[in-house]
Amino acid sequence: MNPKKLTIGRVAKAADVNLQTIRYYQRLDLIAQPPKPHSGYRHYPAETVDRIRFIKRAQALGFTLSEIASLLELGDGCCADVRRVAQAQREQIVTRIDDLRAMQETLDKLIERCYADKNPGHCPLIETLSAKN
Amino acid sequence: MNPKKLTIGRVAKAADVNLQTIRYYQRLDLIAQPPKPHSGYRHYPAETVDRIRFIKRAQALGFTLSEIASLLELGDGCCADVRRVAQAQREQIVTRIDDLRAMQETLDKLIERCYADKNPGHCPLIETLSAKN
DNA sequence: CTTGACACGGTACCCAGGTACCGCGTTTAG
DNA sequence: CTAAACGCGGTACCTGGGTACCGTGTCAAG
Repeated sequence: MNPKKLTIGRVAKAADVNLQTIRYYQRLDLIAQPPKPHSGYRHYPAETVDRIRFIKRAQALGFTLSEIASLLELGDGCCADVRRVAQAQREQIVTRIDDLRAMQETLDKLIERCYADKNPGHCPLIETLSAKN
Repeated sequence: MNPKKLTIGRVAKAADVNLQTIRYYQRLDLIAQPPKPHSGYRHYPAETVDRIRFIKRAQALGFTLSEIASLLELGDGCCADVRRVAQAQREQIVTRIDDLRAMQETLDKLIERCYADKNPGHCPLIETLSAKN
C-alpha cells in the first residue's frame, strides 16, 4: 500500500489516540467510516485526523461525546446555534466550579477544626461527617 | 417481626438510598453485613444508617467510594491521618477548579469571537476547534 | 389463614468512555 | 519469498456508581 495512504493505524498515531478509540467513535457516529476497498484496508481522509483532534479538544473543554456529536451535527453552518451550545456548556462549567468551591470551603473548615482541636481519641472531621444530621 | 427492628428496606428509607445501593456498599465492604438469623431476615444496627449518611456526605464533598473506604478504615482514631486524606482531597478539588476555570475562559473567548465576527458561513468557534494545531 | 409486602442472594443490566483479544486476511520490508 | 506488522470486525472486558429482575422464602395486617 502507498505509504501516503492513511490507514486507521496511521490516523491513530497522527491524532494520538488509541486505534480502538477511533473504532469506538465510528460506532458512535462521531467519525465516518470510509468505504471498504477490494483490499479490505480502508483509507481515511486527512480530515478524519482533524475531526478526532476536534473531539479531543472539545472533551478537554468539558463536553461529553454526545454534546460533541450535536456540535458536529451543527457543523460550520450556523454560528448562532454553535454559540448557544457553547454558552450552555459555559453555564454548566460555572455551576461545577461553584459546587467545587463549596466543597473546598467545607473541607477547609473541617481541616481547620482538625488543627484547632488537639484532643486525641476523636476527630472533628469524622465526627462531623458521622453526625446524625 | 418487631416493627422496631431495622430491616434493609427500613435502613434504605431512613438513609434515603436505594436498597440495592446498600447491598452494593456491602459488596464493597463499606458497610458490614449483620449475621443472618434463623429467620433469614437480617437486622441492622442504627449505626448502619449513620454510616450510609457519612458515605453520602463524603461523596458530596467529592470523595470517591474508595477514598471513603480509606477514610472509614482510618476510623475515629488518628485525626492527623484523617486530616491528611482531607487535605489531599482539598488539593484535588483546587486543581479541578483551576482546570474548569481555564475551560471557562477558553469558552468565553470563543463565544466572544462568535459575537464579534458577524461573517456568515463560518463559525470562529468551530474553526478554532478544527484548527490543525 | 390468606394475601400482599418485604427480604434473600445471584445475576444481569445501565451509563460513559474507552481498551483488549481473537482469528483471519493483507501489506510491506528485508 | 517469507515473516513481521498491520488492518478487519466481532466480542468481551474495564472502571465507577449504581439499578433491576428473578424465584424463593418470610412476615404481618385484616
